[in-house]
Amino acid sequence: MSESVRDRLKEAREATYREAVLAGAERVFADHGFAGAKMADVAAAAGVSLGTLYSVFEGKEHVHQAVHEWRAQEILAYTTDGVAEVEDLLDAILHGTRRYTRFQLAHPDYLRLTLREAPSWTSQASMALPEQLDAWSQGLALAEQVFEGAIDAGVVVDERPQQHAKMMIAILQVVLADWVDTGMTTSHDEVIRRLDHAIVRAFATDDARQRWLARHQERP
Amino acid sequence: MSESVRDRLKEAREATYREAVLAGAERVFADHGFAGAKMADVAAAAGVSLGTLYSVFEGKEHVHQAVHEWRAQEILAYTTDGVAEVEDLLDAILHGTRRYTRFQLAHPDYLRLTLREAPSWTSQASMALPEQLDAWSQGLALAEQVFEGAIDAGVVVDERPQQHAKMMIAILQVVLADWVDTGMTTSHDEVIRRLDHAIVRAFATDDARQRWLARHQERP
Amino acid sequence: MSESVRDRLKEAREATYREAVLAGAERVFADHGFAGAKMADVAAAAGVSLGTLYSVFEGKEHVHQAVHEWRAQEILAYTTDGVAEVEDLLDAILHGTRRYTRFQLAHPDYLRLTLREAPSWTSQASMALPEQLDAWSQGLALAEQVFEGAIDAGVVVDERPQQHAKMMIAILQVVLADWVDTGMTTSHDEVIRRLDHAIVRAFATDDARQRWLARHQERP
Amino acid sequence: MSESVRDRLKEAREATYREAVLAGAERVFADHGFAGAKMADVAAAAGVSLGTLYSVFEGKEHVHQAVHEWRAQEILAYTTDGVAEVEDLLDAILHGTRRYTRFQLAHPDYLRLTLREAPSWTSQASMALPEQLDAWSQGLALAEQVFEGAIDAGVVVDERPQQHAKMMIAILQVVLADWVDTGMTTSHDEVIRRLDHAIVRAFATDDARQRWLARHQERP
DNA sequence: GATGAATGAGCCTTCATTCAT
DNA sequence: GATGAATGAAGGCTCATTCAT
Repeated sequence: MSESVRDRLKEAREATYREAVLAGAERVFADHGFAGAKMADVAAAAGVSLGTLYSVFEGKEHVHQAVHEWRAQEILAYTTDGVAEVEDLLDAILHGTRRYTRFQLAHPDYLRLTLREAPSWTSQASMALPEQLDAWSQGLALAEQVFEGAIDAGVVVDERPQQHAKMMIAILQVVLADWVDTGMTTSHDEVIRRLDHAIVRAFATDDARQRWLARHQERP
Repeated sequence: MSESVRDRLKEAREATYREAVLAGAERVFADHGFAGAKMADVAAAAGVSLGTLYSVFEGKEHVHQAVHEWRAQEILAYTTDGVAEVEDLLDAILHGTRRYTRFQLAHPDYLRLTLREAPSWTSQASMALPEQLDAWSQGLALAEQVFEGAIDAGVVVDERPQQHAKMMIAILQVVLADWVDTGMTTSHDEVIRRLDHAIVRAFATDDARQRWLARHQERP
Repeated sequence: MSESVRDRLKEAREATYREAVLAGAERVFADHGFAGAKMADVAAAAGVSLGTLYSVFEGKEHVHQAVHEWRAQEILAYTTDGVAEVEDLLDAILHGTRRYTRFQLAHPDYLRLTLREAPSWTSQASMALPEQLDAWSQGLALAEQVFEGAIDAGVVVDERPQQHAKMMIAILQVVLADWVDTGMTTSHDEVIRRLDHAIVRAFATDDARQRWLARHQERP
Repeated sequence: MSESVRDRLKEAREATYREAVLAGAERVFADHGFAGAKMADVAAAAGVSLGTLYSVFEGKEHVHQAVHEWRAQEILAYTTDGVAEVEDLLDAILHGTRRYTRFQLAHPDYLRLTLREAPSWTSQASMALPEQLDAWSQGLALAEQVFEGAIDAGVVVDERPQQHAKMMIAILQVVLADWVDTGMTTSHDEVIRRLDHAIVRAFATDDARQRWLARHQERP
């Protein structure tokens, strides 16, 4: 067997383990929080042994970090997908928040994890391993750029883009937390409707809001 | 020494220790989180020995609970103080959020603790010791009532009061987290200004916002 | 490796550890008493780590209880073995006390533990975990029954069987404690001889004693 | 005030404290055992402060030792009082065991302590502080002497006096433990009657027992 | 390479003892 | 001298991490 084939196999094996561990860890961290989660539980949830778990990740904190990296990459890609084709910048913001929300609604474990650890991830202080790629910060930066453009275009009220971005995160969390607290039974469309209104109220200028309401002709 | 004098002394001593421990614990919990905080560190931060710490509180969880009870009582009282005299219900909401924010700005350790543990306190599931007086729930309930009245009065948009209350918490957290993340250097008045606008945008009806802007004549 | 083989191995390992821990704990408890024994010492005496110790027993009290359950089962079985074949009821009592004594002489750690904790086991108040099988109580009850029959048969003096049983325990302890105090050097046969005489003197009616002495033709 | 008067006062004060502490400690040790007893409880039971307690005794073990010394002295004196006037040596033994028993019946805390710690005091191994005067050993030695004489006089069966002495202790414990276990309600006289019979059965030669029974004409 | 049994550092809590008042 | 508040060493137990099989 050639050297490169052996390497390819190893990579494939490691990738498979990584996926399994990340999914298991996501659920365990969501259930018990970081401190309450035991590595043995993570391994069991992933269906691998402790030895395998430690062969793929250096330690508990690395697993935790990796879960967030993984989902953050995914949700960033999902959220930004197709946003370039949206002309109106308010619609672009809504496009993103809708897709972000749909992703979360489809991944309840990650949603519970996000809600549980929200402050650790919205606040900058606790970015534990800054040398790693930080998809979350990328997403925030992107949102800031969009808000900047939207402010220039006059569709979003003039406030510091960074605060707008954080407020957007907060709104997303509130809407999603409410969905979790009320038993995860409310329909996805209704959640999206509430979200849209909250976003428009929070950021849109009067003009933009009027136009948006007219465009959507909801609650005449 | 008479019995009552001795008792008085004891009470005074215990109260002093309680205060010291609560303040120390607040900082340690803010720094390391509940799980990461060591009782020895709490004792050291409070300037007392472990034995003294345990003579005042039964255990780690009791200290944690007591910190929250203590500050929640204080902040609830501070937040609601004088709200009865405010006629306009939008102004009443702003009165409350302003006072809440000023309290947090004046107590950075509690602020960091609040931000770190926010989800545990905004979400319903984690109310650990329900038999104790729960000032936080009181505050939320109060906010819901105010929102209900404000919706009836037409100054706040028609949305479920519970979600409004959660949104309000989220906005407060965002504004305060931003202050912490930017080095705690922004002036309190500027923070309050941002807060006011965010609150008005998030909740006020068009009419109410116009009137509020006119009243304050900001950014003509 | 098949599931059942793995389970078998696990059981075997656990059983091995249980034995090692019980033997180690027996010695440590005999040396220092329950309160003075440290779990670290028990683990060391058993030749296992603390973690392994706790993987086999839930806690200190469980280890203690298990030591007593283990030996009490053994000694009860050993003591009562073959007693059914003895016709004369006085001989049956002697059969039991002899076998009990031989067991203790063969297990000096358990003997020292028994002597140290005697009152906890002879007195009724301290039966800590009544839901568990209590071999000691079984043994006492059995002894009472035998005494009852022996009284009816006229070979044991008429006194409350319960007190007879307790007296029997006391005599066993005295003889064994004397053996320990004199350096554990007296021959087992001599200890048995002393025991026989003490038992006969304490319980046998005159007639029964004469017959027993004649039967054994000791000290003409 | 003269030096000697001051000293006398000090001695008187210390003696008073000693008594109080010993009585309190006796009860606390009887209730919770040595390991379970807290020095704070001992001080409280004695009605003195911890400081005073430690001014009179060096530590927990010293208090424990002192309780036993104290009662052992008392019970030795009480037990041996008047024994010289008894002519018959079997009666002398009964005189001693009766007085010992009456003392114990009159001091239930000491009785419970004795029963709880019996093995520690009947066995030689655990004499913790051998440099102190050991009244218990004195009593045992005295009993051995009496048994020796009684064997020579032919009223007690020929067995090693040391074992006789230990058996006597065991019998006393059994009779007293039975009294405690049955609620401390049996009359003192009935306890003494049982004791007499047990002692006579355990030690007296046939002749001596016949004469004793005739002398007392019990159970015709 | 995979496993999970084994390890032991670390933390919460108690209570014997001390010492400032 | 008397007090009891204050101390901190010590021990039961957990769980992240390692390594023999």
